[in-house]
Amino acid sequence: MSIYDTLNPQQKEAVLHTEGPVLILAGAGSGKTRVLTHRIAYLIEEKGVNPWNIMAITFTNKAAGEMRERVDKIVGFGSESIWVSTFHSSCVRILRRYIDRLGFDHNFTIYDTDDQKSLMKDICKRLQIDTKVHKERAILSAISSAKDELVTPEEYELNNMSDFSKKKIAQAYKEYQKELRKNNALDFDDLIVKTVELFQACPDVLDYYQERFRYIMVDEYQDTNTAQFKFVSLLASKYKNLCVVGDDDQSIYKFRGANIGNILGFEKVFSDAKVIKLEQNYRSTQNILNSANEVIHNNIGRKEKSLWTDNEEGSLVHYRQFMNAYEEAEFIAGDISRKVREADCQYKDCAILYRTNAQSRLFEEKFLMANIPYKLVGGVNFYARKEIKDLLAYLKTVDNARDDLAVRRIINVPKRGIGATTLAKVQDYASEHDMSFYDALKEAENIPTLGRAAAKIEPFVTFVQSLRSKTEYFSPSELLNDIIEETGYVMELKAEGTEEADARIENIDELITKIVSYEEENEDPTLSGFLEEVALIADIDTVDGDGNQVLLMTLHSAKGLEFPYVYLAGMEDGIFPSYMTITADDPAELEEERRLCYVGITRAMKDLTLTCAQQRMIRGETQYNKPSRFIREIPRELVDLGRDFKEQKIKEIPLPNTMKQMKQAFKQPAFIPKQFEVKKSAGLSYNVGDTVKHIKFGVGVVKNIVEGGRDYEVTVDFDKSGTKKMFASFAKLKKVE
DNA sequence: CTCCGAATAGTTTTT
DNA sequence: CTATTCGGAG
Repeated sequence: MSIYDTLNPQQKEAVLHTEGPVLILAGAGSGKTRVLTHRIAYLIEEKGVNPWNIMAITFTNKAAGEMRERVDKIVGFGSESIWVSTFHSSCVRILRRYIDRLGFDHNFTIYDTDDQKSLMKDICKRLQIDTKVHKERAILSAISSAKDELVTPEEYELNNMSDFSKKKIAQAYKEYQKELRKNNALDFDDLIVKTVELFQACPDVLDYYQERFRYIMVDEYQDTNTAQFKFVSLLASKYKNLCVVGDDDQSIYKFRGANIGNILGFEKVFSDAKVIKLEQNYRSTQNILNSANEVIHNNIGRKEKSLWTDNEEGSLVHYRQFMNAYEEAEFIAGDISRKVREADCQYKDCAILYRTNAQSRLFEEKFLMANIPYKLVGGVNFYARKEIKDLLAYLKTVDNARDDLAVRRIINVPKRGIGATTLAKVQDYASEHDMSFYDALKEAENIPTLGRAAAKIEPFVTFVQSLRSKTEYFSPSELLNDIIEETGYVMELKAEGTEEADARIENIDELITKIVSYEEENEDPTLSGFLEEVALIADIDTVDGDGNQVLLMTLHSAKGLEFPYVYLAGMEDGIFPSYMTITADDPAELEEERRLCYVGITRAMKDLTLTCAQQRMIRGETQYNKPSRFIREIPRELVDLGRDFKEQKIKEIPLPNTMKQMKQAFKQPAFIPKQFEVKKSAGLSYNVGDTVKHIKFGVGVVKNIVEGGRDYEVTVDFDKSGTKKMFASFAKLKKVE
C-alpha cells in the first residue's frame, strides 16, 4: 500500500493530475495541505521530477515552514531544494539577483508601513499637499491599491485626469516612486510589482525562471491579487503546470487587493484547467460544520458547494451573552481554566479569535490574573517597536548607503544635538547637488549654512564609516553589539530604570538572540539577508506549537490554523460585522465579513463558543451592541444557550485565589443602564421544558425562548389560559419545582 | 535644540 | 482610552 492510498478519491485525483493547470476548490479542513504535500512527493518519487523544478507558494512563512517540514517527512531527500516560500520572499530572492536590470542596487532596503508613512509625510510637505485633506494613510492606501492592480504612476495619472484629488494622489505616487528609487528601497507591494516588471522587461530572466519552476503550486489562492496572479501566470506560461488551491468562501483579504476573480475566473484564463472539489471535511464536528455551512449560505456571490463530514455530531455550539466585555473575558478565562483543570484539554488546544486587535487587551488582563499562559499574535509588531527600529536603522544605514530614511532616523539617536533645522539645511544641500542625504553629511564642513552644527555631524559620520569598514570582518551580530556598545543605547535605558525601559532592554536582548539564530541557521549570513528576513516576518510566523499556551489573535491571523477549542469573542453587530461594513452601502463588504465568520467557525475542531457583550468600551466610550447578525444565522437547534443551570455548575467549582480576586475586582460594573437592569439581575432562571408560574396566567410549561434585542421572548403553554408569548423582564415568571 | 504637557485625532482586517 | 502631534518654556 502506498501513501497515496490514504487519500480520498478527490484528493487522489488532485495528487495524480500533475500536468497542466489544475484548480482545487478546497473547503475548510478538507486536507488541502495534505494534498499539496503528497502532490510534491508524487512529482518527485513517481514522476521523477527534479525537486529543484518545483515551487510552492504559501501565504505566510509559517505555512511555508510547515509545508517543507511535512514534505521532508514523506520525501526521502531533495526536499531542501524545492522552493517553498511566500510571494514576497520569492520575489525578494529573485530581485536580489536581477534587480540591477531595473536600475536598483542588489542590497535594496524594504520599507515597512512606518517607513512609507514618514516618506509620504515628507513628500506631502514638499508637494504642498494638505494632509488634513489628503491623509498620508489614504494616499498610501490608494497607491497600494494601484500597485496591487499593476497600475503605474503614469497610468494612474492618465486614468484620473478629471478628478482633482486623484490627480494629487497621482503626483504623490510619482514622487513616492522616485524617492524610493533614490533611496534604493522598495515597499511591500513593489516586491511583487518590480518582479513582474523585471519579467516583462527581461525575457531572458523570465525564461530562466520558467525553466526552473516547471511545477508551480499556489496555496490560499483566493487571496492573491492581480499582481501576484500576473507573477504566477508569467512563470507558468511556458509549461502550464500550475496548480492552485483555494476556497472562495475563505477569501477575506479583498481590502488588501485580493481579487476573487482570480479563483472564479481561473477556468477562463486557463481554458483546459482541471477543476477538482474537495468537500469532505476532516476537521470539525457535524454541529460546527453545519453552523458554518448555514452561515455562509447567506452569501450570494459564491460557488455553491456542500461540505460534509464523517466526524461525530459533537457538542452544540455554545453561545453566551454578557453584560460587558469584562464579564466576557472573565467567562472565557474561567472556562479555559476549568477545562484544563478537569483535564479536558491543554492550554494550547484553545484559541480566542476576535475581529480587531484592540479586543485582545481585556483577555490579556484576565489571563494574567488567572495565571493562564497565553500568546498574543499580532498587535504591535515586534520589529515595529521604537528601540528595535532604531537599532535596525543603524544596520540599514550601514548596509544601504542610500537609505536616507534610516540615516535620518538615527542621526539624533542618541541625542547628538542635531535638530530639525540642521537636517533641513543638509537636505537642501543634498537636493541641490543631487546627492544622497548621507553623502551630504560627509561633506558637512562644505555646507556654509550649517555653521557650528557641522561639528556635531562629524562624529556621527566617523562612527558610521567605522561601522561600514567593519562589515568586512564582523558578523551582523557583532556589528549590532558594537552599535549598542558605542551608542550607549542600552546603558541609557538602564539609567532610566523604569519598567518601560526594562521592557525595551528585554526587546533588544531578543533582537540579539534573533540575529544570532539567523547566523546559525544560514550558511552565508549577511546583513542584507537578516534585514530582509526581519522585514518580511509576519506576526503569525513567530507562533510555534511548542509552548503550551492559549493563543489570542484576530480572525484574519487565524486563517489556515485549527484548534480543538475555539472562542469567537465580541460577536456583536458593530464589532463583527464591523460598523464600517454595516453602514457601507456595498453588500459585498458584509459578505466578506460573513466569510470571515465562516473562517472563524471552521477553525474549531471539537468545540466552539461564541460570546458577546451588551456594552463595551470603545475608544473611551461605552457602546451598546446587539448580538451579531451572524449568530442568528446559526440554526437554533445547533446552539446551546447555556442558561442558569450550566452557569451555576461553573460557579460551584472552587475557584483559585487569583480568580476570586479578579471576580471581586470586576463584580460591580461602574454603571448599569436601566433597560438592562432587569435582565441582568433576573437572568433567566428557567429553560425550555421547565414548568413556570405567572402571576396572572398561573402554571404552564416553557415552549420556547427567543433572544430579542434586549430581552427574551418566552413562549409558555399555560394550563388554563393557553399559549402566550411574553417578554421575560415583564412576565416575571417563576420556576416551579 | 530639547523637553514636557496639552490638545487632538483615530481603529477593521496585513504580507 | 491611547498614540501621536503641536506649541511653548527653558
